Amino acid sequence: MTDRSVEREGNMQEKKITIIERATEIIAKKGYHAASIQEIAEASKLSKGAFYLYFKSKDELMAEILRYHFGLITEEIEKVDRQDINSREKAKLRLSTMMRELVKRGNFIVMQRHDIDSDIGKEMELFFLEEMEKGRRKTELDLLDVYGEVSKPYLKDLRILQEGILFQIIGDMLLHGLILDLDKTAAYILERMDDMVEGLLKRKAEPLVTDATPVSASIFEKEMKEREVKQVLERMQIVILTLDAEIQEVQELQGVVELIQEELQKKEPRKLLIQGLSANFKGIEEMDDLRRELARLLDIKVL
Amino acid sequence: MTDRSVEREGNMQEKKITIIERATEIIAKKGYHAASIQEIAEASKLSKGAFYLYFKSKDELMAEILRYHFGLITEEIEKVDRQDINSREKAKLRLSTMMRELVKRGNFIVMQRHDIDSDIGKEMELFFLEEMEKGRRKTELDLLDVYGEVSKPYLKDLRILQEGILFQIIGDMLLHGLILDLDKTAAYILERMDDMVEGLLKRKAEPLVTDATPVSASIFEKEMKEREVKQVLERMQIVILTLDAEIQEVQELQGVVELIQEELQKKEPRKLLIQGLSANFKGIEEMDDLRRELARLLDIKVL
Amino acid sequence: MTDRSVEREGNMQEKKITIIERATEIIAKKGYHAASIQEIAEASKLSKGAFYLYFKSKDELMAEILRYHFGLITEEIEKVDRQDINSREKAKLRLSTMMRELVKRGNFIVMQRHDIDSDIGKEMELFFLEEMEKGRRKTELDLLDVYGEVSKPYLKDLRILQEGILFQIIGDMLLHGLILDLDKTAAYILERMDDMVEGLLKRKAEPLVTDATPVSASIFEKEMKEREVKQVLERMQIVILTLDAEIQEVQELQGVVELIQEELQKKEPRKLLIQGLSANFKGIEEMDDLRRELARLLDIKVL
Amino acid sequence: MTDRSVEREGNMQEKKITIIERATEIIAKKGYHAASIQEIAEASKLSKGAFYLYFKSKDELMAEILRYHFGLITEEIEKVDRQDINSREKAKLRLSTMMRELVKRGNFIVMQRHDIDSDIGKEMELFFLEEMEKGRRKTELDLLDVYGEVSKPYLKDLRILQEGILFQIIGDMLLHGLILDLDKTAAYILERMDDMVEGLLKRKAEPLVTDATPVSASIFEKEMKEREVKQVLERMQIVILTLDAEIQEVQELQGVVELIQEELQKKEPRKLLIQGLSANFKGIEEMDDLRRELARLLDIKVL
DNA sequence: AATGAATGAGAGTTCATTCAT
DNA sequence: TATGAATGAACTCTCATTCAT
Repeated sequence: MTDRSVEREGNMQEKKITIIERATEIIAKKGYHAASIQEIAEASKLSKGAFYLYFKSKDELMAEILRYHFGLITEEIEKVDRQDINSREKAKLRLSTMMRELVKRGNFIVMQRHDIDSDIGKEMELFFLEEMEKGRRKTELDLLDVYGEVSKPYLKDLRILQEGILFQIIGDMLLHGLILDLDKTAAYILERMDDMVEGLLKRKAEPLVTDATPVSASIFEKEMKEREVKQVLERMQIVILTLDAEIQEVQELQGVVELIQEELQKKEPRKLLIQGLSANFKGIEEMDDLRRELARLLDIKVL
Repeated sequence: MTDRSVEREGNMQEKKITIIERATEIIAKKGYHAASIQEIAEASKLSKGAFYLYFKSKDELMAEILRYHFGLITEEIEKVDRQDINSREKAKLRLSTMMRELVKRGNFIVMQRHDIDSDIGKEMELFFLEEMEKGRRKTELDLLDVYGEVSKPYLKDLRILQEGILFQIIGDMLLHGLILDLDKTAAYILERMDDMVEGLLKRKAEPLVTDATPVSASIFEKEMKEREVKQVLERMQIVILTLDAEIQEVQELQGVVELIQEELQKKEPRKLLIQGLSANFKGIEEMDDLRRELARLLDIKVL
Repeated sequence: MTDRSVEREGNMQEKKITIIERATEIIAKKGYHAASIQEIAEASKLSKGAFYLYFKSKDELMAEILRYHFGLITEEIEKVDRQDINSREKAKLRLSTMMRELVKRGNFIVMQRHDIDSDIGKEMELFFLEEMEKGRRKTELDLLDVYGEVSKPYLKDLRILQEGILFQIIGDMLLHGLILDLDKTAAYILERMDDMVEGLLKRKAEPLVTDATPVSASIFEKEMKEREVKQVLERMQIVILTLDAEIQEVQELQGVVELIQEELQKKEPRKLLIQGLSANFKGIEEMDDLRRELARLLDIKVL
Repeated sequence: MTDRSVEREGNMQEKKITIIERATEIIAKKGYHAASIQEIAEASKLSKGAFYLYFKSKDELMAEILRYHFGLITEEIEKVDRQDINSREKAKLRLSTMMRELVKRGNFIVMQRHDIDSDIGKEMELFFLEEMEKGRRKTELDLLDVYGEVSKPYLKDLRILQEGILFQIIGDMLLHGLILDLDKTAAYILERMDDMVEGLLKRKAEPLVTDATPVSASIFEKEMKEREVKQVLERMQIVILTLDAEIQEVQELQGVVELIQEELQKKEPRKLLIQGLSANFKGIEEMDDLRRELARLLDIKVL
């Protein structure tokens, strides 16, 4: 890449970020649908046509908005994680950082309260769900770090309690303009967590949520399955690469996986189509297990 | 009202409720914009044209959906309040009722996560904000009831803590299909509140939020002003009725107030228009104060 | 269907025909792309929005335009065929009718000289090709009728000669406004055909085109294959109906056929997808032959 | 012109031809509209911007494409004409050359079946019509050369017959991939022409088309007028050059003519504008006749 | 009370063309 | 000579809303 093109690339990125930020504001204010490309472009001092030089569709913009903010927030949290301080200090810092970032990105948060889910397509929905899940898992580990082994049975409870309190405070800051000292607030939250941990242990309370807590089949399974399916398909891609086959066949098989992924993105994936597509793996021993696994997950036949 | 019209009225209401419920489902599934009147009408076994006999616009439907669900939930909570049991039991019952109602109205809750556009109009936004504020105030009183005078400095804190925990749990139930015994969960939440109250008192902790906590002017003032303006206009309507004037003039003046209200509903009310409209009250002594008050609030001249 | 709805149905059809006719004119004048829905709607005294009540897309309009004119022309020709006159008279009548219809539908003919092919989608392209082929076969039979068994080796030649002359004359009429007496012209064409038949026979000329004439693989096979594939799929649908299977399975299998058809409509059908889809027929003996046939035609594997 | 500029000129031409050829392919495949400048530029290994260095618009490209292929075909035919062989051999050679060239330029031919919008501008339409007319006249002369004076009354008929047969065969080759020996085919066509000439003479048949055949006024006159107007304007330019006037005035008058020509290119030339423009010639005696002639042809007033 | 045809504003998107570099 | 970012007009299509019946 020449200097010129690096520079251009840089400009490109800058402009994209401008658009993302303006769009975040507007979408926060009016919702995804009501925010027109026209308005977003104008706010970015661009013509409607130019918008499409940077994003190939409104949906892609939305996806990049999500990735952008998630990315920056994650980055800040990771900075905290890398600091060399004791776990309690770290927990406090994480809480205040989280608040600072989310309040700073208030528009982004409000935006999410609008209509992301329905329209953005399965891909982003999954990305979103995964980031949330990742966040939850990390929070539990962090809590374990602070409260030690004894807290283990209560980890899920504690996560719910902490997230609830944290998000409610952030919500109040954003919606009612409450102004709080973030460090004090972080300390306050941690103290309340202490209170509750102490209470739970003292009472030998029964945990509210454990791994054994039942979960409504319909929702849970759907979520799990989607995730598992995704993993199976990814494993398929890896296995295909390790096959002792001609390059052309490898490409074809990868194509099949991609077609399946594509179909699964759709609102109502057609089972028969996937059933058929996966038949393309027939005769490849290495794929047999994965194929059967996929069939089980999607409730399709192994042809 | 004749029997016929009562009956019709009844049918009317029934149909409206049918529409509201179908609409809630559809909007929950696809979001406000993606849910077309066509589809809502069809799901309610109605023609598109007939829909408009019941609701005068899509936004009005949305408003009525909000009112409908809020109303039913409030009703259930009031039933609890009327029960003759001790305040702790009542608090527990309120929590479980709240969870039951919100989970039952899952569609409604999910719906709100979609794009209830700001388009929905100032009126609804205000209704919404007021209901929330009312809810918060009531929660604080309930907490005072349970934890007594000593908890008074912490009432705002406790409300935030309880609401955070409550909504997080409801969210987990709705989004991830978590299944919990509501009575046990209510007791669990109350116990955690106990833990925190105990902790706060023991530590003589400084409250996080009090009446003195600063609030970002922009948001708070906007909200306050809107409420005040509304009140001024309502007082104007009352004053007009007490005027010793001809019926025609009274109607005209009422009309002016209504026009002002109408204009204020809009996204960007035109100051000059309101400035002019309010000049119609010139020469009516009884209105002078109100007129000046309105001018101050809206930052317009008194012509 | 009630009287009312019949009537409405009638209106519907009338309006559709109005649109088709206005659209034909406009497209003839400016080409498919340059003819905007706006303009077509206005010419039909309709709003842009109303257009979409009658046709669900511009492409569908185009398809219906083709069907409409082809249908009417075919009808006229069939009327001639049903007349009880000798074959020479019939041939003459057919020629004059053809000229009359094509000149009358000049706009339609000119329209076709614009951009039908590329955009209208494979379905219409196939419809078009088939109608043309049908026309050619019929013309050969008609010629056989007129010139008897001796003309058999020359039938393809004669068809080319006659169609060439016929279309050239029609073209001259349309493009240069040439005005001819259609009956005389038909007689003239027939006389020239007589001249050439006589010449061919007298010289014992070698036919120019026979069934044995080589055809560029790429084009011919493509055409043939498409037609054959279509037939195979249609036969599949019939076989499925005769299967001794549960209704649900039948519907599923029909769904598979439809998915294949859908994919084949696309500009670049993905072989792997079809290969997979057809694997859904595995285990159904009655389908085996058809499945293998399909695989052969599309050069895919039988999984 | 310096060497450098000659060289550049050469490069220029080379690039233009590259573009023309790539464009012909693409337009043949997708149609005029669907073929974007972007794609054409890329296929020619050029940036979108650079494309406009070679052609000042998409329409101009289209025009040059037409001229390019017409030119090459004409050139080939002229080579045949220059050969020293008898007229029958020459006729045969012309037919086979025509077929060879048109089939070779299949893309070009197919391209024309797409939407060469009327947008392409009057200029090209006229060029096109004139080339066709020139072709027709030449064909008639060639036929006279082969069949002698006796064929004179039938020349127009024979041209129509020959062109019809020729184009039909070419069409079949292009559309259905028919593969024919071009020399044999040329001989075959000529034999059929012989058959028909013999038939016509023997029967003393009345010619189908003669100079006296009526032509629909609307089309014919329009064509004629356009040609006449063009000639009048050209004569004006010449007259202006012969005027005994100052250079500045000459340039101005030429400018007026150019403006009129420009306006006439448009789809709907504004009469009033031309009427006004031509008033600029007032007071110049030498132009009076031409001016009145122009006014008559365009049905405007002589101011 | 009910219908559904009709409207028209406005959405996302594409693309020929221009222009600063 | 060459680039590609930028423009803006035009396109197809959707949908809340109205209105004659």
